[in-house]
Amino acid sequence: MSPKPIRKQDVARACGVNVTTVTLALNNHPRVAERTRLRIQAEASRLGYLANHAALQLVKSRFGRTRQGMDRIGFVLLGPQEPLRGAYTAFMVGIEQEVSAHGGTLLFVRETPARPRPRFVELARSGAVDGLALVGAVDEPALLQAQRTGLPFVVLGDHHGTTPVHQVTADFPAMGRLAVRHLVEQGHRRIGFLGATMQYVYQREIRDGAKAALAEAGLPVGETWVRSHGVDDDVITPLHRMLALRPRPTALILGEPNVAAHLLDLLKACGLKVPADISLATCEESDSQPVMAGVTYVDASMAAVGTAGAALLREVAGESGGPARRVLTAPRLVEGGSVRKQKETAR
Amino acid sequence: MSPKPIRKQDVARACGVNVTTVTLALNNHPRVAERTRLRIQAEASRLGYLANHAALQLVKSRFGRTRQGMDRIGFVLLGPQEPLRGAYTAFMVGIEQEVSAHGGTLLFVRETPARPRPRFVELARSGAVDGLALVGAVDEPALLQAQRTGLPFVVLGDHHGTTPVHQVTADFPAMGRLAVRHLVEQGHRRIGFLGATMQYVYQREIRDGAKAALAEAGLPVGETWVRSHGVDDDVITPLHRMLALRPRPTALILGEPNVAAHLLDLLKACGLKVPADISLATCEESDSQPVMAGVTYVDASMAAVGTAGAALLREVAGESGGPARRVLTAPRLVEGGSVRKQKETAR
DNA sequence: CTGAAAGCGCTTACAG
DNA sequence: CTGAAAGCGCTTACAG
Repeated sequence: MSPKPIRKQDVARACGVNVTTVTLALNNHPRVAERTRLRIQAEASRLGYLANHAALQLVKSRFGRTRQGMDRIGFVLLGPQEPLRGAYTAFMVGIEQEVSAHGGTLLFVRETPARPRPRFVELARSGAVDGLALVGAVDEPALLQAQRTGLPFVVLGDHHGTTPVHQVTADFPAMGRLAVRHLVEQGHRRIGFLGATMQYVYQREIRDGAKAALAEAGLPVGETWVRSHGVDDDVITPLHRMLALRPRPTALILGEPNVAAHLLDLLKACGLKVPADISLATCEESDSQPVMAGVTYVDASMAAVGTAGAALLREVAGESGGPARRVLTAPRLVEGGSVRKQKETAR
Repeated sequence: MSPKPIRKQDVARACGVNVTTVTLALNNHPRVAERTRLRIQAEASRLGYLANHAALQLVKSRFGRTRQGMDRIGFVLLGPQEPLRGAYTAFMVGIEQEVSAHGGTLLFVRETPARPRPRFVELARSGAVDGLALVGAVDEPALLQAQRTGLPFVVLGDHHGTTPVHQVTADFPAMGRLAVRHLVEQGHRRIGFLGATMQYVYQREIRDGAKAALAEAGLPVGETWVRSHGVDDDVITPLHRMLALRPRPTALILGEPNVAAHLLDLLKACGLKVPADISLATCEESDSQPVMAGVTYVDASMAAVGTAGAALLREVAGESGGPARRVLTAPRLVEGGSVRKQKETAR
């Protein structure tokens, strides 16, 4: 059943050389003659040789860092206070892509509070990971524990700590700005912003980015034009208030991902067509939502955050004690061919 | 910065014994004297000793299976055709919980098609994992490749292969059945079922379970009472058709998770109160949706599927070549205190 | 240009 | 009841 794995020794024997030579040949070490190297590499590939990870790791503890720096990354999901937003899955998909492209692997750890010693600390101490990506309800104790592992680590998304740490997050203010600027460019002057509960940092950041851009364009940013709703409520009320304005807004920005379909229904129920009667720009996390026809959207890829996180981890692993870096991934504008040119109407 | 890890040698020195004795003491081997054992265990815990995983794994290849069987499980997400349903995250959370409770770790691998050799096969061959959990777009080639690794593996959720394999999935037909039977028990006789797109197996299974239970109760199961909608459509049309029936249905079953809030809005827009005017039972994946007041729901925990998957993996690891097992996790009924007793009305 | 040796941290035979 | 030895698969000094 279980096929016996090919060892370096097997490759060496097949080539009539020593294991040392095989090691060096596979690493393209210049000391091995070209012909020998090619022969060994061909044979290794033919036999399907794969390095035994445990052995690699073990020798690493003898000779310090070998060339493979960031081989195993621990993806640490801190919870469970935080709801399981789809963004976490997207972070993971993104980081895994980068890690596996470099021949590495992602370990997933979900941390529940009130453990004597967190799993990720154990993983770090047992030498199972080379770096950490912290996600979810990241607080100050978690940051300090991560720091104490001595391993390089980054935070993906928001955190609530005070220690300066390496962090990658989507540029949420830029999402609000981008939505506004695009609509303004299309000629819109009556632009309403609909946010959700404002309980999360990203919600406030999107809103504040939008407000800044509205102000910059000389448009109103008061409660009349920028609305949100309570945790137990729905977008219905703020929407109806917004639509009650006379003259009506020509464009709406939806500041919350995943609810555009719902909003479209509600607009339809009000007898409004998008984009004929009103333009709609929605802030989305691309990884969780397909494009909707008739809607322009501002897209933040959470997978991109993960990928950038892995890259940052690789960079900071080289340094020792540099300043904490904060990387923001830029949003992307995806025109749904929907936003009506308002040049004529505005004249 | 990086605290030097404690080795078994350190513990041995601190106790004035040999490493062999430490090993056996920590494994509660009877050959070590009780007093010695307790002293060693205390000291190991005090120093914060943690076994070096790489070394453990390396010796394992010498002596065959050591006592720790299912230490590292590879969570393989096959895609990307399949959308990233929240269920995958929940699977992972559930399996990680079981695995970490046994001192193990989960490796996450996302498999994109058209790779010369899948990552999970490489992981298996490099000895990085002891078992595999396959998730997502699991097809026949994937099953065959998994089989060829020689490692125990299970599929979480649906798959499209023909090879009989170990599988864990939520009992979706039971969800539909449970919803119907509960409503019937409450005295309802005019029960409508609203499904979504029916493009996924689980959607059809929930529907068919509901139909079977409706038929069993002597209620109609034709298109009038069991409705779904197209991929580009919405639940609005089927809902309105359902509500146009005279006399009106007294209860609705929503066969799709995560859209109950939307449905409630639509009912409100029709001037109907839940549960005063109409009862609502909705099929949910608990991990992605909070309870809504006024709604009874049938809850399938995807995390429970993950947990059951890990447990099954542990079981089948012992056997060799037994019959393929299919484990279904049962749904749970969560009464929202909402479903109106219809006994009087039905009389 | 190539090979034999040492040793990473551990566990299980094998001697006392 | 305990310790010294062998060796898992590998890499990097160290000799040829």
